[in-house]
Formats: sequence, C-alpha cells, structure tokens
Amino acid sequence: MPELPEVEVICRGLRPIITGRVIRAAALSGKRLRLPIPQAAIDGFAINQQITAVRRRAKYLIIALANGAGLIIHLGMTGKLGVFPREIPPARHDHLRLRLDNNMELRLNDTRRFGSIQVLAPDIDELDFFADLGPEPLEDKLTAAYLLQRAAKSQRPLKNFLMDSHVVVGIGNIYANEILFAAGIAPQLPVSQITRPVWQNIVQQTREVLERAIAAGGSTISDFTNASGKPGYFQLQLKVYGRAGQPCPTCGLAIQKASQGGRATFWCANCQMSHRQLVSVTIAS
DNA sequence: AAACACCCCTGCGGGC
DNA sequence: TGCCCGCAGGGGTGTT
Repeated sequence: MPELPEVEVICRGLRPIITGRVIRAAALSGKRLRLPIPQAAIDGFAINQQITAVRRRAKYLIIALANGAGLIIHLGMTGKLGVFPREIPPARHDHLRLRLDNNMELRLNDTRRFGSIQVLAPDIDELDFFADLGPEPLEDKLTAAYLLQRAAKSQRPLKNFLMDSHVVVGIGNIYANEILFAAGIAPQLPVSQITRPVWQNIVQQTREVLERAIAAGGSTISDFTNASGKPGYFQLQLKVYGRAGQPCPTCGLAIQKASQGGRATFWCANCQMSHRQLVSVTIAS
C-alpha cells in the first residue's frame, strides 16, 4: 500500500495525536509479520516510555521514546496505523495494540502481514540502522549529479533504478510510474544513457509528484487510510498507473502496460521518450 | 553488479 | 452462483 506520500500522511496525522503520550501496555495478535514482532524488546524498552517524536525515514515510521529507544514500523503493502478508544473492539488483522496513557490505543492493522515492527535499542544509532538507504527524495541530498554518478555504467531500466531504496528511498510502483510520465521519459530507458539535464528534470518531477500526493492525502487504491481512518485522493490524479488501455491524458494514445522486475509498468509510448528519441533531442539541442 | 525467480500473506475481481 | 486464477501499494533471499 503505502509509498512515501502515504507514510508521510500517516506520520503527520499521528504526530499530534500520540506525541507526549506514554505507552502503558502492548497486546500482540500472536502472528508474525514479515519479521516476528519483538515482544521482549517492546516490553523492555517501550513500556512506560513517553513518546517524544514521530518521524519518517524512507517508508519507515519512527516512534521515538524518552529513553532513546525507538519503534520502527514498516507498513508493507497493507499496513495501517490508527488511534482508537480502548473500548472499540480490535479489528481482524490488528497485530499490535499499544495502550496509551489516555485510554486510547495505537493499532497496527496489516492484512497481508508484509509489514514489520523493529525496536531500536537506546544504544543503537538510528543512522546505522538506516545506513543502507539512499537519500530522501524531498531533501537536498537527492541531486542530478548524484543520480548521474550512481547511474554511470549501469544498464538498469530507469523505473527499476528509481524504485531501488539503495539509490533513492520512498518511491514505489505507483509513484515511479507517475514520476516518469510527468518527466516524459520511458520507464525502460537504461540509466547510463540519461543526461544530466534529464536527471535534473526527473529530480524535479519526483519532488512535485510526491508533494502533490502528500497534499492530496496520499493515494487510496483499495484500502489506504490515514491515522484518522480517512482515505487519500491522489488516485484521482493518477495519469498512467492502473490505466492500461485508457487514453493518455496528454495525447490520447492508449496507455501501455508491461512487466518490469515483476511489477506492472504503465506508460505512454508517445509522451515518454525512448532512448532513440532522447538521443535525437540531445543532438538537436 | 544486476536480472530473475521465488518467498512471505490475504483478499478481490475477472473469466469461465 | 461458485471456483480458480492472477494480481496487488512492500522487501528480502538465493541463483545465474
């Protein structure tokens, strides 16, 4: 489900609701997520700790605690976080409930259980935990120069490259497709062929698409909801994702669909430049 | 390195 | 109506 915009929307929604609260108890479903829920570490480091901050890194949510520990939550494909009054019965697929000091519960619901919860112990540096991740796309470290350097000598298709969290974080299948449509570049293009000004445009379109998606409350394809249980609306602005066979919003040509790395790719063969077109444009300019 | 297959899991919609 | 199949926003591993 959630890519960077959805996680950011949840983060911003959760922050004012749970910051300052104290975690009093944890209740587990007993089922494992992609990783087992670390009950002993939660009991040891999180119970009776005050929540001091709620942050996002990549597609992870970080709930920072007063003792320096942190809960690191990944929502996988179907994860949802919400805060509910204690008296509301837990829902099917609620796998972790954290009882707070105000009779509310922070609940993680995850149908497919591809999400994860990890505990960052107080003596572990968060930077080390996330050491393998690339830069945040909405921060200054993502530059055309960086992407040009990372892409040198690589024949990887552009879309796969953008979805690689070692290269840049937060971009999943929906937004990779949308960003490349906005940038006017074919998703199959080998990255070593891409010139600096084109990378500059990709960086700019990445930021614009992600920012617009955050502003719209994220994309609700089937079940995404924010921390208050409300859906997002960016799916209404999607131009290619999920629109195979429908007319391109720009030129009217049917949107194409193919598989790349086991994920569906959607693009307009007319509006998104192939390698050949890119070369001819570069020569002309 | 990088491409691919396959794994984790549940639910939904389409086709028959 | 029901059943089976493919597919779905994530990421990780192991094999060529």
